[in-house]
Amino acid sequence: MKISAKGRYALVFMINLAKNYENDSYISINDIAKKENLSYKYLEKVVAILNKKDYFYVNKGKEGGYKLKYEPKNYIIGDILRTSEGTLAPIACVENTLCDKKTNCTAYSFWDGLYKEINN
Amino acid sequence: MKISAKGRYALVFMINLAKNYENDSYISINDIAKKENLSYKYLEKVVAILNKKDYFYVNKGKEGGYKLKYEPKNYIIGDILRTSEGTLAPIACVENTLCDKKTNCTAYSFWDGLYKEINN
DNA sequence: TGAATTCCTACCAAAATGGTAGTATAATAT
DNA sequence: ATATTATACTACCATTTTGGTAGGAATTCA
Repeated sequence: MKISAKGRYALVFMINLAKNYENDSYISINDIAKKENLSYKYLEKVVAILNKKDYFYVNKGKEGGYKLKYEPKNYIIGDILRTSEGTLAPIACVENTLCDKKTNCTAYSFWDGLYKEINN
Repeated sequence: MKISAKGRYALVFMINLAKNYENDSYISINDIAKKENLSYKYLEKVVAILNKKDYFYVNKGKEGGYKLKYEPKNYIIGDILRTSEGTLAPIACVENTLCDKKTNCTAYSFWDGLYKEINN
């Protein structure tokens, strides 16, 4: 029940983009990795996951890198974590409909409440 | 960021003890495993972890098993999860004092807030 | 054209997860 | 007493996840 390095990398990366939002420039993975003392190669991987979403502009080559697409306030931390970590649902039954014991499952109401709490 | 089977086993087990609180009897791991369709051996392991805490009375032998020690309302779900899963802290810096970047860490305030939320 | 950068694939060691198996020990119903 | 039922404990194990590393291809710009 921890947020893993993956989620941490994702959030730190996004925060760096957010900080750079006012400047009209691109930041490279390398810059952020060095500044935040993260593994460049692993950050590269995490960014690849984030890149499936409509989060930022990308530019290859010199002076290239990443730039936030929208105003920082439009980004939801839970969404970034969900994207990088896979899901925030504590257990399967909350997110999908596979578990048909929902109505009489003693634990369900708790999981469901926690899930909502985390999402908020 | 999921609660693993370990935490789920722990909570389901405790809920079963709670349900049996009024009856002055012991329930065995086997009974609960069968009823809830859990792996007996794995549940045994999880209960061993819970048993380090002052949660229940234990009785070996025939008619033995586990019985809640206090009224159900005295048990805190977060505590049960913490015991079984290890920690609920999203990342290390919130729980211990190892990270000295706290004050100027951009992510810290978020982690800290989420941590408090989960604990509540 | 050369340097910087993303993109993509493959590989890998270590840890965690979710079990299983077997045996020793204790308590109780009969 | 003893057979039965239960916990307690130790060891093992396959699979998945985690947290990386390595290397090269493609792209862009100064």
